[in-house]
Amino acid sequence: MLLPIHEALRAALRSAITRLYGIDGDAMPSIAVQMPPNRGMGDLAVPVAFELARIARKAPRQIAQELADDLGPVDGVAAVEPAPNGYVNVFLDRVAFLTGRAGVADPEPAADPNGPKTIVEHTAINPNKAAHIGHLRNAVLGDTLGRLLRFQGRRVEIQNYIDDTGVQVADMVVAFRELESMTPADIEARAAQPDFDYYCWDVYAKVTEWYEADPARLALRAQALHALEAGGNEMADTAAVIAERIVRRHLATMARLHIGYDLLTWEGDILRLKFWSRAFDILRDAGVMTRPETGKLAGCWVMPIEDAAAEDGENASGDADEPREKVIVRSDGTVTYVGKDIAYQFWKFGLLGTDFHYRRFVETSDPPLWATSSTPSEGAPPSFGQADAVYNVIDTRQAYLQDLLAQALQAMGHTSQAERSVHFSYEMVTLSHGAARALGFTEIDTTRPFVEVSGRKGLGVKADDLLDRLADAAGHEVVKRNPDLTTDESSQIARVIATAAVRYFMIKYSRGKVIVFDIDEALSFEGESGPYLQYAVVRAANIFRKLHERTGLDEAAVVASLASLPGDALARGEGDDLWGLVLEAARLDEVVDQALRGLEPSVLAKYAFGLAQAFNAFYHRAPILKEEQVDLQRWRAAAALYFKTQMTRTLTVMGCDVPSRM
RNA sequence: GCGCCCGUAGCUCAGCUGGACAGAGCAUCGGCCUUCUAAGCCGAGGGUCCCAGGUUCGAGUCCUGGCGGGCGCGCCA
Repeated sequence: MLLPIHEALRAALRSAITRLYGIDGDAMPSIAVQMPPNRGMGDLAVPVAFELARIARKAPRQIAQELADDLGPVDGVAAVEPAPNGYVNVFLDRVAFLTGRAGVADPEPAADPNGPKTIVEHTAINPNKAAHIGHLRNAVLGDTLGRLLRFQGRRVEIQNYIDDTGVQVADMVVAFRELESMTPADIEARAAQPDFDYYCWDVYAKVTEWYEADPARLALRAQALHALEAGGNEMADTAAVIAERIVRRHLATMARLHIGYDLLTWEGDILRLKFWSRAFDILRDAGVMTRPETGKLAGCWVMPIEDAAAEDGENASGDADEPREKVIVRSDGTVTYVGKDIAYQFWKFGLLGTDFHYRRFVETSDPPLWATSSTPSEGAPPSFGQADAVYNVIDTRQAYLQDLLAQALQAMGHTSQAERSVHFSYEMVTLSHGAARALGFTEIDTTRPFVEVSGRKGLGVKADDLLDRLADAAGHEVVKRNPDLTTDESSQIARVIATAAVRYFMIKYSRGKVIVFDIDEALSFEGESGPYLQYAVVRAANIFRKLHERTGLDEAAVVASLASLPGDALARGEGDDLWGLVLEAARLDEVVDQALRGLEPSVLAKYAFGLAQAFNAFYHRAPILKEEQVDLQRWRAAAALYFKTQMTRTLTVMGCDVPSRM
């Protein structure tokens, strides 16, 4: 854990800079702490002398020398040396560091139950069909973001928005009645089947084609949509059955990936509890929303928007200087999606002045899963909403709409909330031509670089299918290597591996990169993959298992023996290799910090891979069991132990477990 | 038309608030299992960091202008 050392070093450097050059306050340059290219040069490096060179009118080299001489003792630091080119290089106290940390769990700080709360909303899959790989990217990114925040001790509430009254569910109601000729009782019976989400996947594709064959049929969709929004009718009841059942299927799929939620927010409750009318009053009374008397938007309630991208393409040249407006309430009095979202966003920040009712959605889960409700709460729900910061995990195509949410907050004068209303965006998952072909789709436009996933067309890789294939492949490998395992054991391990494979695949790309999904690549357990990371930890664990079997020495005994050992194995020069692994393992807190500053979970994934690589190299170079020199053996074991602890924590932040064997 | 994102090795991608040598995985080729599990390790080849200017002691990284690709811009969600 390096951040405390970084801070101590910065503080010491700042006072040295003030002493030596009289620089203070705003004139103080920010002090970056980096890592030198190799351990021989040092463990930390500070390039601040380059910047000071201008102010102090001295050569960087000389400044670095003066800083190193003047610095004084810093906790955990053994030596400070100026580099010929001007860096200040810092060497940590290796023996003290490893002795103090091997075998120590370094537990994450517990969140202050009264501290500021961060809401992360993710997943939000339309409850009308099975989840696919595009949804997986959303859920894995969102879940990992939540874990990163919790690692830093932040109080986090995970919400999953359920659009149970939208077009997609309405389409299913239409499809079941018109195409499948099913009664409400038929639908209820079918929905009880475990494969209901897969069944809906196909029916949804069918109804899309059915609409296309005769656009007049879209009137039925509009009719169903109105019935859903109104509620209290047969179609709405049917929709509720479909949505609830599909949501439970989605929860099961996500549970396979260790993804869970604190609250399911149902759009139907937002409608029934009239959240929108509250938001409407607030926006209208503040004059943020107005109603033009003339023009093409006459009779609508509109909000001015700042984004030039909103301009209608057809008249772009005509009235470019006109203020742009977004329709929030249509001239027929119905509210748009944006309006409902504004109301929801206001509620998240505790700015709506009203609240949901709540019910337990899953009785047995831990932590408990709650859902919003329109009828008075049962049990004793915790306080939801009231957030200090909100992250909405939604793909980049919604950037414009998400920007409107912050604008609405800003327009109401909620400046700090607007700043903390973050669209955590990411690019979409698409299919390679080969993957689309493998799914049986023949009409592929090969002039385009990839094929877009489409739930409407039924074109996409289902999440459960991907997990099943990965678990099959992993199970095969596990059995090959561990023939003594029972079927239960090997399939349990296979599931753990499959989860890591999917999760790692979904966060290893930076958010802004389009993922072109290729099945062979996703099924690979070699190289930069989740299983590679797990394998490294399993190897480390095996060392300790065998060490205990052969010598009776356990982890605690190794740790206890360190204090009385000579530290030569860690000495500068010959110990650089061993120390390099320890230092890399120590970076986790710094890496988490970096991942959050950049809102970029892939930073954590890359670090995890590099750490596993470092251990695997160490594993081959530095044997432990057969090392006869006791001090060397123990220090190596201590390094392996620290690696095992840190890598396990890293995997936990990524939502992955470590298998008992592989 | 306007806005956002992407452009680094054959392919897929890293490169932290500008800073020590442009790296990894896959693929190709060559080594390493009577050894703590080869889901691994070691080595080799492979790059005008899209182009052109600019800022800077220093630019893959920042600015401007292009080029190529993707996505947005609705009284849909």
